[in-house]
Amino acid sequence: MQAKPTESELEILSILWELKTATVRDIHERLALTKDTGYTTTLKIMQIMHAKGLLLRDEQNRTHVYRPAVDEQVTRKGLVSDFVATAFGGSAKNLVMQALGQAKPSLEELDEIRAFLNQLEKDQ
Amino acid sequence: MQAKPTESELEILSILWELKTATVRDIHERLALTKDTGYTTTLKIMQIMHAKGLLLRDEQNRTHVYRPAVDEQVTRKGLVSDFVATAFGGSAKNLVMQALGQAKPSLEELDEIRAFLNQLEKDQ
DNA sequence: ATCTTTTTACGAAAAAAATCGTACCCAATA
DNA sequence: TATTGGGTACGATTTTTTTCGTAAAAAGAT
Repeated sequence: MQAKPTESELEILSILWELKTATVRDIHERLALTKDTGYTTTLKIMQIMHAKGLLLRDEQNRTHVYRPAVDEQVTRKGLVSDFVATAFGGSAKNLVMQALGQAKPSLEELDEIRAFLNQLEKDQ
Repeated sequence: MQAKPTESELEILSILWELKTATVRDIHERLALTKDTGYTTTLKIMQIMHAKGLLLRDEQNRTHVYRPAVDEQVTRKGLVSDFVATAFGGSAKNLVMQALGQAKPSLEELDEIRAFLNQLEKDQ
C-alpha cells in the first residue's frame, strides 16, 4: 500500500498532477512563489518521492523529467478519508458544510454542486 | 498566531471538542480504540498542547481536567483552507465534490446540504 | 502503616520530515 | 581547452513530532 504523502510531497504532487510532467527546476520555481527553500531541498524531496514510488522519472536526458506515479483521484480519496476522520470526527457532511461556508462559492458553482447532489440521490 | 496542530494533537482536540472536558485517561481510552500507544505518550502530548496554548486545564485536583483553548470553528477553518490549498489546488468545490462522492450521504444529509446551499445563495 | 495504583513531571530517545553543503558530472561557450 | 553554469547524488544536520522510561507524589486499599 502507498503511504500517505507528507505535506511537502503533496505540494509537489499537486503541481505535477497539474503539469503532468516537470523537471526539478520547474517544480522548484513554482514552490519558490510561496516558500523559500533551496533548490537542493526540492531536489532531495523529489528523489525521495521517486524512491518511495510516488514519482516516476525519465532519466534519458541529463535533466530528469518527473511525473506522478500515483493517481490523483485515488490519492485524494485517501487524504480526504483521513482528514474527515481526524479533523471532523468522521462526518463528511460537516467537512462539506465547513468548506462551503468558508469558500463562498459562486452561483455557478452552487448549481454544479446541486446537480451533483441530485445525481448522488438518483444513484442511491 | 496559533500554529496548526499536528496530526496527534488534532485527534485529541477533536475528542475534546466533543466531550468539552476530559482527563488524560479519558482521552487515552478513546485513542486506545484506534491506536496503540502508551498512556504517558498521550499525557506528554497533552502537556505539550497545554504549553503551546492549545489546551487549558484545571489543576485543582490531582487529576487534571483539560479543555480546548482554541475554537473548533476557527481551527477547522484554518485546516480546511490549508487542505484545500495543498491538496486541491485551491478549489473548495473540488474538495466538496470529492468528499460527497466518497461519503455516500443519506437522503436526510443530502437535504441538509441542499438547505445549506440555499441559505448560502440567499446570503449572497 | 504499608503496599498498590493512579497520576503528573521530566528528560531522553527514536522516528519522521525537511534542509542544506559539497562533490561530482556533463554540456555549452569563451 | 579551460571555465562556467546547471544538473544529480549523497551524506549530514537540523527541526519537528512521537514515543517512552523512570521518578516522585497523592490517593486508596489491605
